[in-house]
Amino acid sequence: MSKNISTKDKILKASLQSFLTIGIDQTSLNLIAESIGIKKPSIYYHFKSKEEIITRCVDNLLDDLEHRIDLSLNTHTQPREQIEALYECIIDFHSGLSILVYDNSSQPVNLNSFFQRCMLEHPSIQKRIESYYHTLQVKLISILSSGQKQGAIKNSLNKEIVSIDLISRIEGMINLSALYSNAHINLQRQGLYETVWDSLKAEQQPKKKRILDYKSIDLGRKW
Amino acid sequence: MSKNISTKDKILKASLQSFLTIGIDQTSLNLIAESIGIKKPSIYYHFKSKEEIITRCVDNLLDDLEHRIDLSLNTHTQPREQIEALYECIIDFHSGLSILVYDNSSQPVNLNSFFQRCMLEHPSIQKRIESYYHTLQVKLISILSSGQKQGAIKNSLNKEIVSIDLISRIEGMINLSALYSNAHINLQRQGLYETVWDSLKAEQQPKKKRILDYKSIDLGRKW
DNA sequence: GTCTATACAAGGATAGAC
DNA sequence: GTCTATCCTTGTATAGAC
Repeated sequence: MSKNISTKDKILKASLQSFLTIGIDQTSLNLIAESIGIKKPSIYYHFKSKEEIITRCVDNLLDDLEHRIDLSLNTHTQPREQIEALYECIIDFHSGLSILVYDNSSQPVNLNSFFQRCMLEHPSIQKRIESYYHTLQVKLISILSSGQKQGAIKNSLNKEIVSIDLISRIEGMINLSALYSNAHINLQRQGLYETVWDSLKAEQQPKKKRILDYKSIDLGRKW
Repeated sequence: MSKNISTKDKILKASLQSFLTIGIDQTSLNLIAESIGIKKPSIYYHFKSKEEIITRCVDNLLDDLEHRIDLSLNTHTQPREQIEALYECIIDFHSGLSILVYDNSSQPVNLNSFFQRCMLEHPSIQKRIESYYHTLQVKLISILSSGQKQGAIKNSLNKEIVSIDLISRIEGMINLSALYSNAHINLQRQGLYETVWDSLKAEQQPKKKRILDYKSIDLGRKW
């Protein structure tokens, strides 16, 4: 059942794999076609242009990620848990992409460069990406707000600014791990989660360690 | 004097401008040539290939940035000052590139995507980028070490991990500002510097505000 | 739905005149 | 040092047969 995927989906999968590894511009339709055992013109039966493939890849990617984040946030109620769950969700998503693309999780995947390139393609893609970050920011602001009401999070912080900071911290980690061999998400995230929470928590909170029991991953892996 | 720049330098400048705005692959040698008023084959008198131009751009960029960081770090002795100076240096560098490329500083520039793309080009470029991050990490570890000796910085922290975190925080900020319109370096950095120092400082340190008197920048600017 | 054949444009790169 | 002319390759995309 799951083996019998449509040609259209095969094209999308192969495209995404190639886009994320060698980049959009180095990915020719010929390459995509060859990798799934068809000829180039067949692609045009399923998609009207390369741009349409790119658009569909971005949409699928972000729809999926947003959906997973929703599911994950709904299973937690405490602000610290929710923020860690959000981070884990984003990391897991990249880890999954890494496996999709390289068949193992030790090679890092960098979505930012892909998005950056996509934005040149068409204004609608730019809007979709902007909308993803906006959704993320809104979720974070809501977590921060309810955390403040519960007395778990500092009242003094600027939620607009802090929410952006929270996004940029996890993305910074992921990006750097794609550029610099000494940067490993898996080694960094424990410290990340602790310093993030230290900077958010209300002063009188008792210190707790490791709210989330996140999967332990062997250290050879980048994620 | 400064107006009479060589054709070789003109090519490099125009190339960098185009690489950083529309990307390496969208930048044809024809485009570069036209933008400085020469014909495409003339480029080949100065460079043997497009790849050589890319390599020179990356080298010049990173040599310049590393040099500025050295100069800036030498004018400070306190760990907090040094870390903020390093951050300011990186931000100023991007701001300068933004002006070079767009003639104003409100458009963000993202070096990471450029580097990411460059790394596909040639292993030597990858090594140069890796070397930049390594240099940065070594500098940060040295700052952290001397801060610990002075008693200004927590002894408990893992310098390898924290130095990576410090790099990824500033890069995360810069990257996000290129992808998401609500993210503005200029609005974020004050909070960044404070939470960074809060997470590093030894417990008994007296609280000081704003060690560095960084230039105030009007808020319409992205940097 | 997939193929062969082909149109058409654009890119990197070289030869050789001036 | 810069040009015109040209080569060769590769890319996106379409027409039309099977």
